Amino acid sequence: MPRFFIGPESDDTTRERILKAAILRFSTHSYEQTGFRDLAADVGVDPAYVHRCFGSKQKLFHEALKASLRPERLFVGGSDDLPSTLAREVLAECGANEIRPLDVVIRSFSSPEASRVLSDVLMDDFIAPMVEKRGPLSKKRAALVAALLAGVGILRDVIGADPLLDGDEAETQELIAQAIENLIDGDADNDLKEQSEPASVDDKAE
Amino acid sequence: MPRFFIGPESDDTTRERILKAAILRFSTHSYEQTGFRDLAADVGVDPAYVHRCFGSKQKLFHEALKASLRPERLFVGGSDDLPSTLAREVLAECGANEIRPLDVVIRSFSSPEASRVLSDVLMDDFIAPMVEKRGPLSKKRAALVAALLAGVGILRDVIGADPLLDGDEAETQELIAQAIENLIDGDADNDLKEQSEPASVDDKAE
DNA sequence: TTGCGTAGTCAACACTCGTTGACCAACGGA
DNA sequence: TCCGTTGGTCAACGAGTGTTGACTACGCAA
Repeated sequence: MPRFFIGPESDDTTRERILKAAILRFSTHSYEQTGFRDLAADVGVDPAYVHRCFGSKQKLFHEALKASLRPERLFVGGSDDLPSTLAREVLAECGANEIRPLDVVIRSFSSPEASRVLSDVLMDDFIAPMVEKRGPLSKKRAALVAALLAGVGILRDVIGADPLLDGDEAETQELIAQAIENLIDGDADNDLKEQSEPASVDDKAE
Repeated sequence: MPRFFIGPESDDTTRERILKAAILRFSTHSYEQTGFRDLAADVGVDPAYVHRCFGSKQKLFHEALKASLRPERLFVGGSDDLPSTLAREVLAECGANEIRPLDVVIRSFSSPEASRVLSDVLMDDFIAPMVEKRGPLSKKRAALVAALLAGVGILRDVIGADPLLDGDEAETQELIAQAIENLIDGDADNDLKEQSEPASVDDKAE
């Protein structure tokens, strides 16, 4: 059961085939590492054509990034299992032609050209949907959840930090899920550790 | 009170002045963005010389990164205030010629050349010292704390995510501190939410 | 005075990259 | 038949990169 379809073996238009190839490359390599020439070789066209199709590298990245984040797959269903769903997704194995929701994001944080795109898309297509679907939740808390997920993804898949790669995966997943739950529902008032009220809805960041 | 001294106005050797300039540049720009020519202009020498001083760009980055992480400033003192210390550090403002412990780290996650260095240094000079100084703590939990800190730093300073930039900073800090505390002391066994025992020391990642 | 190591400069090599303008082939409508 | 549009190729430009080898200037020791 592929988590996210990306099949190059379809009869799409050439532009769509390039876009899918771009998503796959951007989920494995950084913005700067990914060149028009590599992309063109993947699809079997001229490098100049992939440029003409999308106008500029930045626009191509924008489209690929937007298509790679699929919030409707993450923020559905009951709201209580959101932490474990997110924790599962960020640790999930995935085969060829599959990508996870944050794979493209975590590869291209550097490069100001890419991060200008990332800033907008991450806010509109990840944090905002999470706030919308998950009921009372400030954008700040959602951003912190995104930060944790991105950080784990980076340390694990980009850097290759051993403690997150081997060992008890179920334990890792549970730790992450609990931290997310804490970020969502935890009390933010200093020195008050009891959680009597159901999370204060203080959206100062809107 | 400067958090981390980096003063170019000293009478150091030229090599040391280059290294300090590199630390400053790497804390603001990514590995790929930072060129020998920029660095040379900062110090006022020839680009070829900064190369000869360090052998290669990767080696220069290695030295700069290692000098920028200063674990002895973070993991000292009583162990109970570690979460709030870390949360404060990652959100701290800092003026010119000052850097925060993870500033260099969060700028250069991309670029395989840099991440190969990052992997080792982050493990040896951040996660390992944290485990050592903080008593019973698995490397996995320490890595998750590092992931959260890095993620917050990236979303806030690299991407420029608004919800983490404006709004109540004290609340943000408290949320992060609680999440860290949860990652350090939280119970990892599934479906057991009470925290009676003082954190199981299960170092399967060593 | 000679010689040598150190500090530093200069010009250039060998790439790689995004981007562009000219060109070509096929097709559908007038 | 002509013609404009679409899909696509080709060669090249211009800028940027890390890196290298040859060279110069200085200070110190024999």
